Amino acid sequence: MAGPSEDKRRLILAAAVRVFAREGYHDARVGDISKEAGVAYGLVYHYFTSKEAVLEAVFRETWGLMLAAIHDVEERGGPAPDQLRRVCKIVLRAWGDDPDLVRVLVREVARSPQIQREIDEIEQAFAALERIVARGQEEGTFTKDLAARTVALMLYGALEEILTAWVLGQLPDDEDAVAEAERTIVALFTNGLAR
Amino acid sequence: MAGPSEDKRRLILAAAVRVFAREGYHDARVGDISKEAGVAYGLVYHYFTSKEAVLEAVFRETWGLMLAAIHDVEERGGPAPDQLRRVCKIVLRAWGDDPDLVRVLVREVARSPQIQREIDEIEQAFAALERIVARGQEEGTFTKDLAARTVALMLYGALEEILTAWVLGQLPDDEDAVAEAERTIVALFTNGLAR
Amino acid sequence: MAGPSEDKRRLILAAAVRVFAREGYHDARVGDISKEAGVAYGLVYHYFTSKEAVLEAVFRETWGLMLAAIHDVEERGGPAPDQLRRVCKIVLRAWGDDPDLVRVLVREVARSPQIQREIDEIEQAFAALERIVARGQEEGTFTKDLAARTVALMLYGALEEILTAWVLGQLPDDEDAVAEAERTIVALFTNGLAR
Amino acid sequence: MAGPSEDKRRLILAAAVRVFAREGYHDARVGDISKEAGVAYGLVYHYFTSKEAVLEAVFRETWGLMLAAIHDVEERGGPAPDQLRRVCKIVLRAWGDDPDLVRVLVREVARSPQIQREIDEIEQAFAALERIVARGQEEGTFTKDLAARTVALMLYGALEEILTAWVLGQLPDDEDAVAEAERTIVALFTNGLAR
DNA sequence: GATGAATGAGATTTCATTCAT
DNA sequence: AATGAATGAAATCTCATTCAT
Repeated sequence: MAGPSEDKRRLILAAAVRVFAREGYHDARVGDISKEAGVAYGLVYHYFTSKEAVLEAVFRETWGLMLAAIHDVEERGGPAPDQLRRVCKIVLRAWGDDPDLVRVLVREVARSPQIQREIDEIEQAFAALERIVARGQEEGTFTKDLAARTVALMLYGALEEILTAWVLGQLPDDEDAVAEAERTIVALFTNGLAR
Repeated sequence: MAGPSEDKRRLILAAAVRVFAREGYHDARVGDISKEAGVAYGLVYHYFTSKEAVLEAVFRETWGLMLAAIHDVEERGGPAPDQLRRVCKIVLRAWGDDPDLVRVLVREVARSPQIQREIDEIEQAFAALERIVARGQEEGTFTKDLAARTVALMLYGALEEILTAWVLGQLPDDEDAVAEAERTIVALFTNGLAR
Repeated sequence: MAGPSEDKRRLILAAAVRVFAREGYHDARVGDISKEAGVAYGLVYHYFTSKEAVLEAVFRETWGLMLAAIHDVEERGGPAPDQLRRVCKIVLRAWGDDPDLVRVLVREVARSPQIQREIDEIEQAFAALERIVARGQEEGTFTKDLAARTVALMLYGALEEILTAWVLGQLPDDEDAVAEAERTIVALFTNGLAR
Repeated sequence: MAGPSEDKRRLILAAAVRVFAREGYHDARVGDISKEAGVAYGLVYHYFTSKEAVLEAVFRETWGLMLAAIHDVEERGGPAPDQLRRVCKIVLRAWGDDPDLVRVLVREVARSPQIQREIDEIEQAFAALERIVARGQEEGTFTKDLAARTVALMLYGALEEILTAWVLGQLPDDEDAVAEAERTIVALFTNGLAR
């Protein structure tokens, strides 16, 4: 599973994240990726069918990790506002953990035609947020006046916008600023949903 | 200003919106635009310096209208929550008015590398939202605990996400649904900011 | 019809014949064709959709001329052996007229997977030969013991082989040799079909 | 000679015939051959120096068998028309015996640039046909008016064309049709050469 | 202003061949 | 002998931009 060939695949994927982050998916040439990974041009095509498939793999494999973390939050349970906070923390901390990756996800995947957004994975993130909101409504913590799905979309949009602002350097992104953003979004949505 | 040549320019611009909406900026060929507009290939280059300049013009000229509408809201004054509602209405109603245009703005401009987001125009939208929030804080309607700029970003993100969901067909977009989205976002942010 | 653009198209086609003859279809690069024609690389793709389309056009437009000549023979009528002689003459004289073209037709088109042989045009040549044989049978000049279609195929094969031998330099191809080949094939098939 | 390794070599060669027949030499990938043979990619290169060398081996080893059969006909002697008939039979029966092989020989070898036709083996086939014709002339069965070499070429072309027609499905190829083709070509050339 | 033929740089992708194991 | 990952040269095709009319 983690044989030498699997390593090369990971090498290429990691290099692709850096290259896509630096130059953007479209401007990045496949040769840039192979060079960055220190492998031969053709090896990229040995592991992936196309440049687009590389982007897709980057997305799928990292998004999967985030989804798992979110599902973990749900499974651990606890009050809805708490779950909401923990999810926001996971999403926003991603920036500090791997800015290149966030940059790629935000710029290339978020609403790109390359990777159709409709694909299940993104829908699953919406669904998780929606479930958390719905749970709060059932608990009686959140108002039932607002549709959970609409709120979930807005929460998603708000989170993405914060990440985008960091990506584009439009907002400070030091530790404090990250903590503040987290506090703000949680307060806004928790209060916003309060009965 | 509205001579026969100006007409051709508008013809091209309107065609470009349709083509970009249909095929995406990147996949759209200049020939597609000229064909859609019913003019000669070269005429596109007579009026615009490049394909990118066409997109930029689309953005600039329509974004300007929206900014003016938002500024108008500010000038008319009134309570901050009211101003916020009117702004959300303007943004969300754009979908019904010109879906192709919204599609292009959301997909191609919002966070694309093509048109650098830093450009003043987008910043001005943030600033307007920020001013409205700040005004609410000064009025005493909104809490001062949350940074106006951060909230403004989140509001922008939430609005954009709703439009995106409509663009991608992930959310109903009939009259009622639009009204509901408007009500939801206003309630969410007004309550969320309430002292 | 013969505007300056049509000229360029012909220029490219003529250059392609020379290049294909010299290097073979497969080894020929599109750049070789454009260079030989003295036009820009992209112009080849302005007039043809692909390298294969160039070969196809070469075939179609020249084969058409030959078909016309053969049909002309048929229309002029006369005894079948005479018609047969005139057709052989047309085919074999093509070598002297445009060796490059014959080289391309023989090597690349004749039984290549590139241009499916089944295409109508080649079938029409068979059909014409078949008609001439059949006419001889009706006249009473040729035996009815042999199937006209089979004989037509053999005649075609024999002609093609002679051209191939010239192309590959396996047989002298001076005027006398051409005349001799013509005399031989006509004698062979006329006697072979004699009652 | 027939060790276990020799088996693998044959395995690859037989697979190559099927693959070349199916996809054509050019479109066939080395990986297709190894997969068809059920051996590792690299093993093809253990036994053959290149993809072309595989085609050449296919040709050489099967053509050799046919040449031997033709030489056998010559050695057994008998009247020239009889020898001619037997040779035609050998050539035409190959289709029924191994259509894939004939397909490859006809399409890829016959007049391909890959395997230069001048190579001895093909010349030897011409030479054999030529000798048979010449023998008929010496016997007094065939006219001396026609050059044996030219006639040999035509005979070769006619045979090849029949095979080609079968390969391309342009002519029925059941037992009866094969017998008819044989009869036709023999009659045509025997009569054609009659004094 | 208007036309559309002409240009050519540049990107993706393929796949025969090599080579370390 | 056998394997298959790794290499990288080479070729097609696209299309934004230019330009002569």
